[in-house]
Amino acid sequence: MTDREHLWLRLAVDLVILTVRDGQLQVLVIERANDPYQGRMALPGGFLRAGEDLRQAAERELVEETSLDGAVLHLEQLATYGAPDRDPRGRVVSVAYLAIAPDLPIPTAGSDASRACWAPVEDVRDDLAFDHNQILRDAVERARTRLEFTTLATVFCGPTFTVGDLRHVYEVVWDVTLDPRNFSRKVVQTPGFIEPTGTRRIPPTGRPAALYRRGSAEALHPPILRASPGTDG
Amino acid sequence: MTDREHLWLRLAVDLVILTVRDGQLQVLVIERANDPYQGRMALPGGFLRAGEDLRQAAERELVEETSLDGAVLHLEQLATYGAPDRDPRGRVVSVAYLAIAPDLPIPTAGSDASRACWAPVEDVRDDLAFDHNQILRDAVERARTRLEFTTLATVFCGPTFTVGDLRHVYEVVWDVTLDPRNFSRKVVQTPGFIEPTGTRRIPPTGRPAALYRRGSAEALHPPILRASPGTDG
DNA sequence: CCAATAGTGTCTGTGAGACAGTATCCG
DNA sequence: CGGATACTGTCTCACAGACACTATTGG
Repeated sequence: MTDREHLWLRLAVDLVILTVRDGQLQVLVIERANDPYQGRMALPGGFLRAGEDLRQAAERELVEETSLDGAVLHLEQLATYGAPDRDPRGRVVSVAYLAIAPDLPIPTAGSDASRACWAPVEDVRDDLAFDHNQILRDAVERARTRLEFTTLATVFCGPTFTVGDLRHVYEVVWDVTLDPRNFSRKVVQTPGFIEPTGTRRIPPTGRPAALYRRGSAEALHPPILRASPGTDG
Repeated sequence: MTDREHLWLRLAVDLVILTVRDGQLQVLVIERANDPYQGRMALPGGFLRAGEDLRQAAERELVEETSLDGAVLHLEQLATYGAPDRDPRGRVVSVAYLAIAPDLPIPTAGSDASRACWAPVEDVRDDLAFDHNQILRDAVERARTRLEFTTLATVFCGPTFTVGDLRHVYEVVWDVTLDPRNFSRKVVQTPGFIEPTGTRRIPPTGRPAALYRRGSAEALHPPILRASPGTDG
């Protein structure tokens, strides 16, 4: 019964990589090639290795799956999931990380045999393996909250972007429509949120928009609060 | 080298139990009786057991250390700490939980040989074993944020409390002074925050104050935002 | 009466939301 | 010129903070 006091287990690190593509919030998923849940969609992840920090493991998985530099991207710990029966192979506790990426040209330059692809969150939110549906739900809610209180929305965009691009991120992630004029005033007035680059982008139609880059601020004071506290299933 | 792919480790669950006592934010700490960091202060915790969920383990530790029912108290997962060298005994990853308790008469009715006691956060914030200083910092910051956006402050109080008691919680946790009149209006007007019991409490001096119990709401709309974004080390 | 705490009413500045109006591109 | 998008100005309402004032106890 010393086993009760000293349970040995394996620790997995799973990734929820979110982006905004084609006007939708999308998540990077893989199709499982092996044993449990074979053929099912799942979040990318892997086991923690010796000598590795949790964040290091998350960054390593991120590179393996998307060829993205985890040290540059936004990457934050989400939560840890440890229900005894969450993995049929045995006791596996999973630390989930939330990553935010701009719209990448091709997601899967990975080396793994498993195919990786972007999928709209709405399309896969109930079809993932393990307890990944719950993890994805928690990740989306975290991202929505981060948009309220931090400058995270700029990470969804590329290195330079217009105020309209930034507004588009908010509208897609929150699933709302925002007044472009009020949003512009709000964002420009918030110190450290965005910095003008001096250049402009000429759209197919309409007046050219000023291009910005992300500012130095991390937190938003005051925050951009959502009107309704998100009551969508 | 299969060891690199399948690292086995032990998972600990550590608790940050906060309360407001004697006008200070205090945390429950134990004095370590055994091997690493013997005699040093540390957060209470223990290893995950077979068949146990993470939250179950946290509730079990909570009962062992404080004889409090973890199912009733506020208990939320804080974060997971997994630096390779965080525990001299070997690879141990720790899932930290944040618990909020009202001012208890005696903290240590626990069975463990280790002595448990309340200590002001300020007094122990740099003297804890392992990486518990960092965990404590994160926990306090989480609690401060929770007070802004949830009705968590009522959990610091007993089953019934006055508006002044509730204000006292905010003032101690945030380390600020609040206008009693504005605070009262704000709290009473927020639907679901507090419910009148119809009874009153007679203080040593002054007008009797109405007693309330916690309301049904969990989230605060709108939130009670701190003025300054906490720049204390 | 005074001291002390509880609670109400009022003013003011700030910011969000609504929306008219102006600016600048393409065709 | 019209169509479309970017951006500015103005109004209104709600709320946070400051603070005068009233209410209710004990001594």
